[in-house]
Amino acid sequence: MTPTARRRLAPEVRRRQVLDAAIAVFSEEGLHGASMDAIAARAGVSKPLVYAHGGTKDELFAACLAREADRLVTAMTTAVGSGDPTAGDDGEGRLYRALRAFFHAVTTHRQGWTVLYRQASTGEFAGGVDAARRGIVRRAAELLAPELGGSVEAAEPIAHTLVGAAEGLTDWWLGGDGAQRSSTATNADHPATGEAPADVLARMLTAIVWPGLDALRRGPAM
Amino acid sequence: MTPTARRRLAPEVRRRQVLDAAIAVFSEEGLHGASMDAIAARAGVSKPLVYAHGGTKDELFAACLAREADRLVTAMTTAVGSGDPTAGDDGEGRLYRALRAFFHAVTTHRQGWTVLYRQASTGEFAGGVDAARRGIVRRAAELLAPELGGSVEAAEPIAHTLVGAAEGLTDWWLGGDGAQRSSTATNADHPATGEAPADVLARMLTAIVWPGLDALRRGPAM
DNA sequence: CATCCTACCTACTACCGCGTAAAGTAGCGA
DNA sequence: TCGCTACTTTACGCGGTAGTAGGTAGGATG
Repeated sequence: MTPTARRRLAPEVRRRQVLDAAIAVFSEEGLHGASMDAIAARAGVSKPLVYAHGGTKDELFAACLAREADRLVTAMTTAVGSGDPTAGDDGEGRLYRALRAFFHAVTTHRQGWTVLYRQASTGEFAGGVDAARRGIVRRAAELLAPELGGSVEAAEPIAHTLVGAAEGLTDWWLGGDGAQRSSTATNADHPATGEAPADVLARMLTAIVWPGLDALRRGPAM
Repeated sequence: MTPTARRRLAPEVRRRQVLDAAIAVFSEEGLHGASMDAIAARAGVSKPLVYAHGGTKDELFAACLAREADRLVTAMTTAVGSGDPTAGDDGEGRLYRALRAFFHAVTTHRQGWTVLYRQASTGEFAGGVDAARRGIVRRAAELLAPELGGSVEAAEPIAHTLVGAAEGLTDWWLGGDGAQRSSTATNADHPATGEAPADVLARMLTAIVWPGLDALRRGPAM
């Protein structure tokens, strides 16, 4: 279909195409399940081109990882940094905005999300996935630390917990784990509340964790 | 080491050996990274024997999955079911006991945990991993539903969130994602409080989420 | 219109790991 | 002591995939 091939494009454009295709295939098939042929086919391009622009399979995966992780971290950072009139500027408001940015990024770029988090983090690429994840958690800890009135190290377990909770809620929203579901219609079509999913999810998670975090902030002793 | 081979064992015992070895290797190398030869070597047994007792690689992995998932669910169910004198029997107490059981199971059988959760959940085996995970979340939802005074379906997103939070906290405790860490000693040796890790972790997570859950219970309207 | 650069493709090789077959060896009950 | 069978060693077929060698053609430039 669409014999886009044999059309000479600027390297920069092609590279972006290849990266997009790689993210798509990696998110569907996993790191090992995805073949370079499949990525090439998805990009409408031959395999050597994939190697020319993406390098080795591992390098290509690392590039995907880096791009998506950067997208997420950037989105959250700017969301927290900029005051938002629709939400207060206290701790709860900041938490809400950060979570909303997270859920927005994830629900609109679910392929990237899948690549980042639902891949084999064991084996050769543990370092890569782990590094990306660690960056996000680190960011969360930095945002949380002043809120809790402690050091960044002290905030780390809470940051891990929060990120994990957000992952879990995201999994629920995206429906299972992205695979086919057979049982009752558990999800996929959530009641349309006429509200953006990111707002709904962020409100849910804020409601669950904020009271506890607030209590921790007031009485950090134990 | 320990040339256990050439020792005729009851099929049932051998099967257990093979399963143990498979879980160990799968947890270290991942589903694709683990080779049947490696599993055979780990079990101190020849390859054909692995096939005799464990079947195909996929079947073997499914068996590992089932065993570990069952172990977790059983531990949590019994922990919640039996009243515990050291903790109240109200909602908070039940939550605490369930979490403690979860963390206890996970910290004492971290290989099984790794197999269950930190593997490629995409691709051909999404169904298997997803099913195991879903069972656990389902259990959590069933335990939460009466607490929140709603249906099991209504409790599902919260169950997902809780399970995700527990996963995140576990990742922090186990240090990174199980891979080698190079930077500063972020973890691995947490301050020994003279308390079981499961208790510490369960108390942390309870403190974070219980206030919010309690509030949801009192005012489930939005 | 001729030329050259290079983006791009077809076709191939090398390799790895699953799964099995064949033939022999040794534990253990009768 | 006999024999059953759990087990081992060795070897191989086969499917699939990472990565490459060398040929082809688009398109900017003179």
